[in-house]
Amino acid sequence: MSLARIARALGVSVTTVSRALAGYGDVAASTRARVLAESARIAYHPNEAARRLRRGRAEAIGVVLPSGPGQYDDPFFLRMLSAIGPVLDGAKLDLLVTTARPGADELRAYRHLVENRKVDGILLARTRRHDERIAYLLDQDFPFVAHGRSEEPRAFPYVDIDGETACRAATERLLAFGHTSIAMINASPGYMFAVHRHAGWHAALGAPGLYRPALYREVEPTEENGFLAMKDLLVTDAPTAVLCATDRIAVGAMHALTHAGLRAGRDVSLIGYDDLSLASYTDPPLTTIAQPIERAARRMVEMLLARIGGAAIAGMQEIWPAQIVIRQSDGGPVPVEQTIMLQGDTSHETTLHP
Amino acid sequence: MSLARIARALGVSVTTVSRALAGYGDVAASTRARVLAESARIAYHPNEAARRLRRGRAEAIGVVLPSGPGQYDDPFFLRMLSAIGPVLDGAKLDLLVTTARPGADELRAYRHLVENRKVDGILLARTRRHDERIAYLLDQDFPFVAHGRSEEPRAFPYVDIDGETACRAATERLLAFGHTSIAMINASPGYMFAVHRHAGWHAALGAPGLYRPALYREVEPTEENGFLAMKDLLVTDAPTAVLCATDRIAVGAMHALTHAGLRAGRDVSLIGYDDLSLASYTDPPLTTIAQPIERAARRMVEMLLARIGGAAIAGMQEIWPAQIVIRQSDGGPVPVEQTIMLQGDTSHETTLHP
DNA sequence: ATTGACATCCAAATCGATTGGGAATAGGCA
DNA sequence: TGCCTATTCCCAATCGATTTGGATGTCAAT
Repeated sequence: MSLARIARALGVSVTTVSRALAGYGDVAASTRARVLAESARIAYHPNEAARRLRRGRAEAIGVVLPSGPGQYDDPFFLRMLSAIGPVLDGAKLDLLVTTARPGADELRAYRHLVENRKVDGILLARTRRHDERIAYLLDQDFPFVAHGRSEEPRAFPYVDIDGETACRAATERLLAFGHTSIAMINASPGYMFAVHRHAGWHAALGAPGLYRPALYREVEPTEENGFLAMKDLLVTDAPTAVLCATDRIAVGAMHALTHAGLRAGRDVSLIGYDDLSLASYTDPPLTTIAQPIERAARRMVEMLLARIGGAAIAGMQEIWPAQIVIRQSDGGPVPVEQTIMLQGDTSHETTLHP
Repeated sequence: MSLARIARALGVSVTTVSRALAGYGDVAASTRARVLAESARIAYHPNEAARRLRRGRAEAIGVVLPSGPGQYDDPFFLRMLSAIGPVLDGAKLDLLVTTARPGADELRAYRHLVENRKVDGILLARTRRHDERIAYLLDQDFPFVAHGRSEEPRAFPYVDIDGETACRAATERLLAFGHTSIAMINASPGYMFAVHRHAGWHAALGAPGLYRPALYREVEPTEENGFLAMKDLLVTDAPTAVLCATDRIAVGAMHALTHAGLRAGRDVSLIGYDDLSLASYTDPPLTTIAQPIERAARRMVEMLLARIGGAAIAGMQEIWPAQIVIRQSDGGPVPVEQTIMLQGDTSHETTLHP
């Protein structure tokens, strides 16, 4: 009861009020002024439900957060949500957040959003090689944009970070230091990001013929698993350098080195991935790979809005470069002179892609 | 066009279909069966917008995430969102997430949710001493539940964790080790949690007459600020123990100790707060205080649902105990024998409250 | 045959905003 | 005065679910 209330107060029809507020040229200037005044006076706000019903749109987009143990400390989704907030505000769209444990619940959460038309589009992250969510959304012809590629044969819109090139460059950096035994502790290859990071490591080692399967580990990416995998690597293969698929793995791995009386950056080189804020404050500070998550997330929203507006998928596939952030957890296989950083934030960054 | 579609297919009225699906006793069993069959056949899902319009409720609750630099790595909100997801599903409520930088934007975000009736209730965290959000929501008589208390004179519903008792106990633990110079690096006292944590530290030091203002620092709770504050403390007062208001501060402080050639737990005792997953993997592992965020968040939703349902505020104020998690970053002011932990997760926990 | 009880069913109004298709009024011009 | 065109308004339908207040029909008791 609100357009109606203004209409009654002014003795005009609801239609006129609506058109006055919507800016049609159909209303006398004096009438429009009266409507605007009254609407300001009573602090009129259109009823969202009515507008949505009429327009047949939800005026919202959805994100499904993976929940469950071990997922909390990953700031990825928080960074993504923070970045898209202002963009969505600008487009007058709401953000609907659901949670689901990967697995059983998950697809149900997506179906729920789609079937009940809760949202007009979906942002999807942490893509997998065989991603049933992507298949489902494509089947339904429902607008969505993914963060990450997939092995789904049909084309779909995504923004991805080139983890393969980043990990190849990081591995080549270790090779340049003179390392010949470079291990990798990766996340489960069910995730596409893990597939790409592995590919980069593998490609870099392949050329000089230094690849050995025994140097490779796959774990759920937590500190504890990084710790356990590193301990295991130390007793089995004693690599002189280790590429970790995430910073959390790297933190665990560094802890394992410390326990073994070794020091990262001197005895064993360590490179992480994510550039968590704590990476500057490990001991030694962690050399790692940084991703432009915020910019990617904003671009994803742009694409999604275009898709909702009916734009074609063609061309909506972008792969962006990552950056290596050099700190002190890597170096030559023999002790090298280390410059002491007085502050954690004085790291210098090197762009992998021009 | 959907109840209508079923009605047409079956040759009954929309009313009857609605009542059959809603479970009224007003429909013949055979009719109900036919309706259910048809509704299943076409995968009927009620139109949310129509239902909301009719019911006059948004069927959603809101959370405003603080965005901006330095906020990302705080898993608090992620843990909260993950925990409330299932509860909201059960209540068939959506979760609307907005972001706003604390300050100018923030109140606008809350007004937006309230004025446009985007949500039926709000969860609010990180309360402040003078919290305009709380004042506004009380003014509007809008249902909300806070995580944390405030100095707002009017009563409002909250669940809080007793940081004061936890910090007093932690400080007393340091006193029991024999420390006489116990500093605190706190967050800004604009936040209520910082006020309470300070009160606990202050109370514990007051009894033995060991409180000195020079031992106290206030910073925005990031690793960098912890690092800087610790460096400063070392040159000015050289405390033998430091209570940090957050684990991120503690990580920075530990880094400063390392840079000064000191070791936490041996030369200087360090206690954090939050029990981030990485706290087990610092060197040495961090003694810290853990909060039952998930349970608190679920309780907050319960309260909010009750408020939305019209329940009174009276009695909706709960303060829950925290737990100290003992690891290896604290100990006596002189070197003590340390047991070596082989795994980071073998910490033992002690409940502060029975 | 009348009445009452009960079981089924439905027309129409309602929520609030939007919009296509006119209708009414005023002014201009012959 | 009569006709035409612009300008300004508004009626009524629409989106889809819900709900009020009956309407209809059946059967048994009186």
